[in-house]
Amino acid sequence: MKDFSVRDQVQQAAVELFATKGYANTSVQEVVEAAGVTKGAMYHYYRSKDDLLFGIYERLLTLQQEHLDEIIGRGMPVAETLRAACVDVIETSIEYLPEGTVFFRSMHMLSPDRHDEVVRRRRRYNDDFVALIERGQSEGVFRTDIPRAVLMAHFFSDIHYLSQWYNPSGPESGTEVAEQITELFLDSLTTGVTS
Amino acid sequence: MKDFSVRDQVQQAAVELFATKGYANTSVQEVVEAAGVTKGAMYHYYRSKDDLLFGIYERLLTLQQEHLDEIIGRGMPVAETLRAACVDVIETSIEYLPEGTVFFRSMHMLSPDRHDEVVRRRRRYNDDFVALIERGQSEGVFRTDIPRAVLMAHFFSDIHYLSQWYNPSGPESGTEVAEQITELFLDSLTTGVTS
DNA sequence: CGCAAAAAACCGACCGCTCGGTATGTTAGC
DNA sequence: GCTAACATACCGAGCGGTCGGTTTTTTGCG
Repeated sequence: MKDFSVRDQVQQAAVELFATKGYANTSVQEVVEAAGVTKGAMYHYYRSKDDLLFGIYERLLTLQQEHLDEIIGRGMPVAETLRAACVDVIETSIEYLPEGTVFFRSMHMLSPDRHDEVVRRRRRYNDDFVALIERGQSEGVFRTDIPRAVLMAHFFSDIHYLSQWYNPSGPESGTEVAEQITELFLDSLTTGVTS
Repeated sequence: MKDFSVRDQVQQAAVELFATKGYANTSVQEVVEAAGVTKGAMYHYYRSKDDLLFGIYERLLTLQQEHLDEIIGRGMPVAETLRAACVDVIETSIEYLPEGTVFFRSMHMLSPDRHDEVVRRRRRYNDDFVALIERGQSEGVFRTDIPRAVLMAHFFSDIHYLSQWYNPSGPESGTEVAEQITELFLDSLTTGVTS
């Protein structure tokens, strides 16, 4: 019976270390020691340190895009869809808080092509969200006096910032915070709209 | 007539390079070449690469704290004070966009004591803002159904995120964006409050 | 099943190189 | 001639990555 795959052990240790010490300040040696394996073993599964880093991005990008696709696929009214999407992405980001820290802090450490792929996939995710806002605007439920880019940035900024302030062992659960932030965003998004 | 001080030239080049390539990926050699000086000159003015980085933090922290103190010192009504403070910090952050990029991305590259000082001073800045919200709540002009920590994070996230999306050569001026974001924040902050 | 051959997993000493930092000049103004 | 302001040559720690080899697991065949 297989314990835990070396691949996963290494990635887990890497996420933890990269999040606390930073990618550049973490040597491959430290990662493999934390994972309880050797350098040889790690380089058997990963071609480079960069590979290891990209794996973290890959995982988060795939997960969140899948979630978003599923929520949009439900075919609910646009306001409910957006609310569900917002709550979900915040909850997920809290669940993967160390990954988020690395994600937003270490993008420029990726090799150029990897970096481009992350930007591409992130943009697609962003565009899917913007499309929701656009729909809501044309249906008259969201305000139109502020550029969509600003509205979108206003929300994504919350995701970005989560790993900087949220404390999982604090008094508030992830779900609570997710709903509070979503509430704030939707309140500002619907201000001035006559219902 | 003194051209531009070597100190400033070096810091300027450093900010630019740290923002685009990242602190860890920028060698001291590259910095001094971009600044048009030599390594010897740089190490005459800075004790270490860390010193150079800290200088960027020092500058931004001092500037923003001074601005905030000044605005609070005007003694306006709390809602107006908060609005002015929000607009100002966004405008300033846009003016110092590369500094902001470095600020939020490279904090963990600072030496532990420097890191602690930045956290300390940042916390003071944060607390000054929270005090404004608290005042507004006790005066009944801001909502009280969401924890202050969440409200505050919701705004600071916008500052954080600015360098990730705002394009100074785009169609919107810094002031416009500053007012739009502030509007969104204040709208969400005053939702549900009977005026 | 038995067992050898092949493949996958893993080890760890080692290497080339980069980079922050220093030591030792050299120049110019007072 | 003394100090501040640089320039140049150099150092060595630490890093990512490699590579020859060993152990463990899987496969194939009688």
